[in-house]
Amino acid sequence: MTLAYDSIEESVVTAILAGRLRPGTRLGEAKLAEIYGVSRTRVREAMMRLEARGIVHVSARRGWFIVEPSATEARAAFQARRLIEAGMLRALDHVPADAIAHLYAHVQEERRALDAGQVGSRTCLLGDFHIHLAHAFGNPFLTDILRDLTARTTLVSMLYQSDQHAAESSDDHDRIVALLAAGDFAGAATLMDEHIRRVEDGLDLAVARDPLAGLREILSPGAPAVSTAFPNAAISNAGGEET
Amino acid sequence: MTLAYDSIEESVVTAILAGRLRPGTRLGEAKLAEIYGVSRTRVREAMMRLEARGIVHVSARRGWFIVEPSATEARAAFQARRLIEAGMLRALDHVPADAIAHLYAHVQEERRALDAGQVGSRTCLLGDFHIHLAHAFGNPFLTDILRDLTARTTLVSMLYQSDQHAAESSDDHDRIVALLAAGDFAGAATLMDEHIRRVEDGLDLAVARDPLAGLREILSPGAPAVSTAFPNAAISNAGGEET
DNA sequence: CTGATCAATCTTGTATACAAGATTGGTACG
DNA sequence: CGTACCAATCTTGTATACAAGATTGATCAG
Repeated sequence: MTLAYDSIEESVVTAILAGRLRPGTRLGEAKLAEIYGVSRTRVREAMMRLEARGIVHVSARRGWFIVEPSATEARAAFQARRLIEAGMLRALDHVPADAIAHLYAHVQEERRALDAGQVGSRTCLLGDFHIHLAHAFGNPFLTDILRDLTARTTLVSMLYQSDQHAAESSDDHDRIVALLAAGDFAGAATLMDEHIRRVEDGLDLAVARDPLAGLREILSPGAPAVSTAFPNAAISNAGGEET
Repeated sequence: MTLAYDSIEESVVTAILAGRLRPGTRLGEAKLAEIYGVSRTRVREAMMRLEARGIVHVSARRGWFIVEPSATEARAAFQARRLIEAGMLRALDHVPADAIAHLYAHVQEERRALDAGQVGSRTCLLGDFHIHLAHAFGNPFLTDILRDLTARTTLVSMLYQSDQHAAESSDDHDRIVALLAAGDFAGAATLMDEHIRRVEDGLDLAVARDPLAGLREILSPGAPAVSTAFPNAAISNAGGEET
C-alpha cells in the first residue's frame, strides 16, 4: 500500500497504548522493514514522524527507541492532559445522546475486561476512553494531541508504576459519563481533573529513575530463578496501566 | 551539520509565523534541497515531520504544500488555542518577576514594530507573545503544541483575513501581562479567552473559501494593471496577521 | 585470570538511481 | 478556431549502495 509509514506509525502508537511496547524498547530499522515488507526508507519516514510527535527518539547511529519520560516530563504530560481534558469538558454545552451511549458502552467494555482479568485489553480500553471522549468533543486537533499525550502517560505508567487502580479508574470514567449525561459539565471537568491527578499521584515520581531498575530488581537476592523459555518476551503485555 | 532537517523544519515554521509563507505555497523538494545544500532525503525527512505536525501536507506526486485550513479547521484551531491558553493561565499560581519583565519587554517590542509600521516583524511578534507565554508556563509539551497551533492560526489569518486590529491585540497582550503581574490569573484567563475569540471573530469564516479568490480579485475588472517586476514575490510579507 | 586493544560485524546516516504519476506544451484533426 | 491527443519534462515515491560510527567478541599482554 502507499501509506506504509502511516501503518507503521499507527502500529507503534497502538502497541504503546495497549502496553505491548515498553519505554526504552529499541526499534531497529531493518527489523521493522522486514516486518512490514518495505525498505528502510519508509521505516525511517515513520520514525521521523513519530519523533516529531514525541513518541520515539533517535540516538545517533545507535537506533530508535521508545521514549522514556523523565519524572519532570511525566508531570508535564499529566498536567497537559489535565488541562486539556478538563478544559474540553468545561467547554461543552451539549452532548448528543448517541455519544453518551457510545461512552457508556465503552465503560461497560472496560468492566468486562476488568472482570475477566484481561490486562492487555484493559490497559488499552482505559486509555482509549479518554481518546473517545476527545473524539466526542469533535475537535480533531485536540483529539490528535490527546492521543499522543495519552501514549506518553501510558509509557510513564509503565516506568513509574507503583499502584494501579484499574477498577477505580473505570469507576471514575463511569461517573464522568454520568455527569455528562446529566448536563453537569463543570462537575465532569472537576472530576476529570481529580481523576487524572489520582492516576498521577498513584505513581512513584519522587524516586529518581534508575535505568537499571528493571534488571536490578530481577537480579536482586531472593528473586526467583527464571525458568520460562522466554525470559523477556517482547510481544506479551508489559504491565503498564493507563487511566 | 547533522541536524539539517531540524533546520529546515524550524525555518518553515518560523517563516509561517512571520507571515512570509502563505497557505498553499508549494515546497519543492529539489528547491529546498538546493537552498539548504543537502539531498532530497533530508528535505523529505523534514517534510514528513512537518506533516506529522500538521504544518504541511503532501499531494501525491504533486508536491508538498503549506496547509490551507478550511473554515471548520480554522474554528477548531482557535478553539484549541483558547482552551489551552486560558487553561494555562487559570492553572497558574505564581509568575516570577523576571518572567513578567520579559513579557512586558515583548509587548513593548510589539508597540515599537506597530508604531514603525513594520508589518513583518509585527506579525511575528504578535504570534510570538503567545509562545513566550506558553514558555513562561514551563510545560514544554504545551509550548510545542501551542507553537504548532499558532502557526496554523497564523495561516488561517492569512486566508480569511478581514480586519486585523494589530493595535488592539497588543493592548490585550499588555492587559493580560498586567493581570498576571497583579496575580489575577482567573482574570487573565478570561481576558485571554476573549482576546483569542476577538481575533477569530475578526475573520471572515462564514464565506465559503474560494481557491481562486486571490487570482479572481487580482483579475477583477477595474483592478490596476500589474507593473512591478516581481508580481508575486514569494519572499516578501504575505499580509497575514496574528493575534 | 583480568583488562585493554583491535578487528569483524552490525546499524544508522546520506546520497543517488530509477520508476511512475502529473503537468505542460505542441500538434494534428475536426 | 477549438479540442483532443500525445510526447517531453518535471516531480515525487521507493529502493539500494555506500560511508561512518557503535557494538561486540576475540586475542594478547601483564
